[in-house]
Amino acid sequence: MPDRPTSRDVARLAGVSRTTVSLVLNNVPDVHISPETRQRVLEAARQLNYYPDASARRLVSGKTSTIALVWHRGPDRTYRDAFLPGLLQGATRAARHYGYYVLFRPIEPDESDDAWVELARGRHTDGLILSGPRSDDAALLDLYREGFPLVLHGQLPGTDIPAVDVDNESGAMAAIRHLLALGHRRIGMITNAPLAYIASRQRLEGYRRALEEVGIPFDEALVHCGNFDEESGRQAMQALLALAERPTAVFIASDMVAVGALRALREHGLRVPEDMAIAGFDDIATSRYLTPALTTVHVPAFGLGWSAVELLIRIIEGDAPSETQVRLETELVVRESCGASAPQGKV
Amino acid sequence: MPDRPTSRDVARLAGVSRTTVSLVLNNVPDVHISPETRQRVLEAARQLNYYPDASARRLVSGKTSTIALVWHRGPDRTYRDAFLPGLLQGATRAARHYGYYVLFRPIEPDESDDAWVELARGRHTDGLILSGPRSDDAALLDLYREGFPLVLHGQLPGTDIPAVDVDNESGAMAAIRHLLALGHRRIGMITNAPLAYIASRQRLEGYRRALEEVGIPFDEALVHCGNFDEESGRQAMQALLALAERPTAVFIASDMVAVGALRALREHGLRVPEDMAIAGFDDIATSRYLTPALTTVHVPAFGLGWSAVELLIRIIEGDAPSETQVRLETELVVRESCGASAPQGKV
DNA sequence: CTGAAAGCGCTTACAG
DNA sequence: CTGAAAGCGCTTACAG
Repeated sequence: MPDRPTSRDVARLAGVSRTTVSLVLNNVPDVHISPETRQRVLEAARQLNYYPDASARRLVSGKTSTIALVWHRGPDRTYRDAFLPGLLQGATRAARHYGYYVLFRPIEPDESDDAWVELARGRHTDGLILSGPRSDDAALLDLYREGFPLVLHGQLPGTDIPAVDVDNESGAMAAIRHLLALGHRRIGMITNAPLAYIASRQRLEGYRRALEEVGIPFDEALVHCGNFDEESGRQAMQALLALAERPTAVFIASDMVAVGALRALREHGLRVPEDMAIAGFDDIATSRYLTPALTTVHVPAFGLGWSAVELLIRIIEGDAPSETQVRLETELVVRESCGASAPQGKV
Repeated sequence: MPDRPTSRDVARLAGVSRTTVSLVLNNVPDVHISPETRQRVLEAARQLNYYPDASARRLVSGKTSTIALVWHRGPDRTYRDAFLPGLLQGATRAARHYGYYVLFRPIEPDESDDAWVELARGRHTDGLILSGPRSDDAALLDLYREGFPLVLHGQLPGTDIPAVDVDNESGAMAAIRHLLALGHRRIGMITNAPLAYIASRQRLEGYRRALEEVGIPFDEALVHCGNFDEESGRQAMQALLALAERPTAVFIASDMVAVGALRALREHGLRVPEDMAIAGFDDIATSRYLTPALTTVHVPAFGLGWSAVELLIRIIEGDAPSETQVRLETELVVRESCGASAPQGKV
């Protein structure tokens, strides 16, 4: 690269001081500079193709205008990847809207859980979003207590760290109500993951409450745990099929797990939805292309990304809302796997 | 945030100069510092929880240790999003390996095509990867000529800008050879996109060459253009089915387009692979879950991300290889849609 | 082996 | 309305 022009060069060419160059280029309000001078500066900058050096600006302003999106994957990698494009799009769009850049930082399995703290401590970013927080992360709590701007994607029970998540419980309830409306009374459930995960517990709670609403007692024999992947869904469904009194419908709190469950059903020669109705959760890209197309609870990935960034930036800029626990609503997407006629033929 | 410690604080606590602090913390080679001093500095830094300020470091070193991944989406958004997780993972992993951060910057439809140049001109990054370059991008050529480190994901005909892409032609040939090996002689093709796109032309060329190898003349009646999405695949397949002499197999150079083509086939009551063999290209996440599971050409998204970043960093660090045009090999994934028995029952 | 000083390229009080 | 000067927090020749 040839020598870059500096503000000094622009000042020289325009015949003004560096102060004036800075004032003009940053459009500092409440400072009157003659239109001619302003024009001369702008012209000089254009002519030299001058762009202020970001590093110098960061240093002097104390702002990086950057946020980091830390992507902490667990054993549930596949599952989460499905939301990455949408989440990132929402996050980057909001960031741009507010004038920030986005640093993307996945934490790989071979790294320590708090490998991301140096981003904060080293002032690489003004704040960060942690997707997939671990409850035993001491570094996270330290940082939060010190006042470093932080937003979680996903919840951490027992803390009041700002967090954005989906309303898992009401999402699950919507799926169960749909099944109930179609006449099912014996409804099984396969969770998305072990109950150590808060989302799993919440989805299970939604299932329980929706049944309770219509007076159906909770029967734990009808509930099996999935573990993020297909194979876990296949096994859980096999267990359900081994029951003396089979359910007529199963709510599976993860589309990926549902894929495996559908396979188990096929292996048993059962048809969906005729012999068994199936509802999923997540609405991953694949769900609409399954046979039958999967009725599922849509998770607004874009909205999660947008909301997390918006909340974070408000915190960074000292404009934090009083309520920092954001829960986004899901939406039931009716397709074929429950036997309801879809609103449109094309899904 | 409370006051951050600076190198001055560490120096004071350790009883040395800031120079020494810097030397120790950066592990500068060929400078001998007594083990005791070194120890004292390290201890002081640990005690104060000191991390050097990234902005100051960037300014003084002239390095940001950051690369940008610019994601230029076109009308082919859906198609490209499918590769984003893998590409990003490869890119971030390579970046971390070499000690760089990754800034993710999608260019949205409402932005100008060269909205990303300020990242380079303003020294926000040491170099960048442009995914989905436009051939009419003057700013890109300027930057390249000025020597700014740049790597393209995808090709730009007529330039020698370093670029990483998949070998489209050989990928297409592999699909066609597979179809030929299964006995098909009348093989149609639906392109992934209009032929203005270089990848479309290359995949078409692979189709043509593979047929030529076995002496089958090219018949343009058998070729229709897709346009990234399902609907285009549906229409193209309808056109193919309207032919007096139908093909017995169709190579569809995009899985997303293939999804639409499969629908058209279903609508016509044709079975795959019995009545028509289908091979795709891309191996998007959905392909293995289609009915029938799609035989397709796998694009190594992770490898593309890794290679692009590795090449870029070598260029940044003045260690550019002589060959800066990287073509990654694809791999044919045999599943059910061509009627070949899959290597394993589980795909 | 270690320290005092300059400087990276900006922005921002503070004078005029 | 505009300019000279200080300073952001580091690193790195350059002296000792």
